[in-house]
Amino acid sequence: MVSERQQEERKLRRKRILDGALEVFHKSGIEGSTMDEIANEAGFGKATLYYYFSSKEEVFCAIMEKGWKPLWEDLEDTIHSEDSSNNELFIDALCKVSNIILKDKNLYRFLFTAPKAITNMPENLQTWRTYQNRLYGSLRGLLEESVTKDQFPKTDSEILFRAIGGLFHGVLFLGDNSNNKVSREDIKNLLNQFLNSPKRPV
Amino acid sequence: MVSERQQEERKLRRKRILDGALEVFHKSGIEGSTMDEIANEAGFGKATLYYYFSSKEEVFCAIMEKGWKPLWEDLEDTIHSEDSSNNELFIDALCKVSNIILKDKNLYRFLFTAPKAITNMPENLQTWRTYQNRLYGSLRGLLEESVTKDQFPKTDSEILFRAIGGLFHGVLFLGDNSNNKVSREDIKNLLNQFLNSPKRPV
DNA sequence: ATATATTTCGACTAACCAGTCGATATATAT
DNA sequence: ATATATATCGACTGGTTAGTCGAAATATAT
Repeated sequence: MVSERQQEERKLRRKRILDGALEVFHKSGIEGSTMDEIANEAGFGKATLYYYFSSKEEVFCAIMEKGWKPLWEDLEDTIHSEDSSNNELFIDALCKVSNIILKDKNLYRFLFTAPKAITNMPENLQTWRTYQNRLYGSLRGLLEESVTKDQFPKTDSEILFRAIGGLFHGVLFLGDNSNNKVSREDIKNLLNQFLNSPKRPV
Repeated sequence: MVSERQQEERKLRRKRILDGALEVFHKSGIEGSTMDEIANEAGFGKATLYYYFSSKEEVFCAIMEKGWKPLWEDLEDTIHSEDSSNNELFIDALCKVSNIILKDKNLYRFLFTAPKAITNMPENLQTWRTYQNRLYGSLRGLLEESVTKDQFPKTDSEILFRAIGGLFHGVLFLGDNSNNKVSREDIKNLLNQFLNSPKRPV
């Protein structure tokens, strides 16, 4: 007995709470944030938070999932389009990820810096970890294949991968220019800055 | 009326507490750690902790200082030896930092990942921030000078700097090989992996 | 208009934990 | 041996906060 509209309003309220939580988490750190603060930021009483989420952990995990899931799902599509070389695929993937990240900088700044030792986090809430692992795994796979095929100069892919992680952090967040799109060319240029290109230009 | 020996024993106890705290911080996160846990890990009662340190924040800051101070002080020496080009200085600096880090991996893994939003931290305890800022500032200065002098290929030094930060994380910590020394050659090779060297080999 | 379902919230509770206190033990000095 | 300084700790306190409860407000259906 819940109308379409009611469903949507609920979703909107959940989103409002999540936005507030992100704001507060960012301001005070996860452990330093209280449910009262979050509720206040979102414009509700604390008890109402518990009407929409059953625990602080669930709020946290909902935020994580909101970020990691679309990242993986978009990448998955890219990977399954087989009409280009692995080299190109890798560029495409980095490009896709970059652009999603740019659309919600606050969320992803949190995602990339927050998920350290979180204690008492029940397994069943951590579905986001699946998406995270898949994303990293796929990127790494793509890269390692490319390296063995000499499409990229041979370098320890572990090192390179970390550098790329650094790129996401550094370029996309702390770079000054606002919310322009990232083109495949941009990514290529970035990679060129970091790589010798002996065999074939990237 | 405190003998040399007593002083040393005190220092040893302080160190023991700091080691315990590092262990616990690592295991449970900073906010998740209790003074009881730390005391227990170090083999003391909680009240004894407060005989040696006046607050949890002080324990945290003592750990930070223990890491950042020697890093800066060693680098300072390197910088003030004027008998080599900036290029060489930069390599020397990275090398020095790497080797200090390798000597206490646990400490530096914590240092490089922990210092996010720490709330309620009184200014007067945060002397370590001075060392941290000086270290980063000097490295950046060295790098930027080198870039303008074309000793390094011209690339956005912000990006490069972040990549180097990534290197410290990735290579020194998550790399598998144990506690060998890092030579200047190692560093050069690493940098070569990341940079075109059009003008002059690094 | 009335009954039922959904949403909101202030006040309460139970647990947790940083930091204190006073007492006790142990070492050092004379 | 006695007095003094150093070191240790268990038990307590006061403040904080995640999560609950029951009541009230509001919307929806008949």
